[in-house]
Amino acid sequence: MTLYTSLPLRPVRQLDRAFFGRSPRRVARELLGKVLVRDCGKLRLAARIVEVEAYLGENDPAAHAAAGNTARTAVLFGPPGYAYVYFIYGNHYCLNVSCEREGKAGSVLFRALEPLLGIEEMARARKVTLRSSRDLLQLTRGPGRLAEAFGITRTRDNGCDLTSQSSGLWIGDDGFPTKGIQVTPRIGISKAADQPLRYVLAGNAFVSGRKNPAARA
DNA sequence: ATATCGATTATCT
DNA sequence: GATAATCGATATG
Repeated sequence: MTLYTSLPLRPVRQLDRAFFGRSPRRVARELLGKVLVRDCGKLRLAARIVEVEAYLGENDPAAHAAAGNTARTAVLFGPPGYAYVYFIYGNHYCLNVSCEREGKAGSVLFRALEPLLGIEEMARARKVTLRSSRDLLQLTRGPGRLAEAFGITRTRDNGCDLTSQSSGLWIGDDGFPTKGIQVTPRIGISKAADQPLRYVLAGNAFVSGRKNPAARA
């Protein structure tokens, strides 16, 4: 099994606000292959974005923004490029980036990453012992797992500017050539579950969910 | 004040 | 494949 399909990591240039100031579908598709970076002192965590979902805003029944602009969802209604972090199932944090523009909600949920830098630190944060290369899959596959690997919490990261390196959490482009993109329905939702708004790098081992969703019985 | 419900994961069988 | 764990946000009384 080849896990490191996207090494080596080349110099990373941060994405600007205009990148996020577009529709969630557009941003989701183009975020594939980009890099999520956490800078903490001289320590850097980095991982390639391999799976995301688009949430369309107030008119999307599956989106948190459907509840309107509340204390919880305020970031979604703010300017684009900011982190929306929510707590779910009593255990997990999930990371989104806001899209569209001020006053118009919309976001992209990060569902899976491929670890690039700081792998030891991610393993420690996840309480995973790295025995074989297969264990790398436990680090950042799934929205709750990737948040834990990056130490993302609501108090620490909700509302932080993902276009600014000085925020310590940001998104960049290292020139990785994105090959195939696969679009499927979103995972884990009950409303609007049929819409194809989940975007994955085809064939990437770090994508979450069942290996063969068609094999149902 | 209390009840309900998740954009999930780990841990069983 | 099935389910328990776990708690903040939200709705309702």
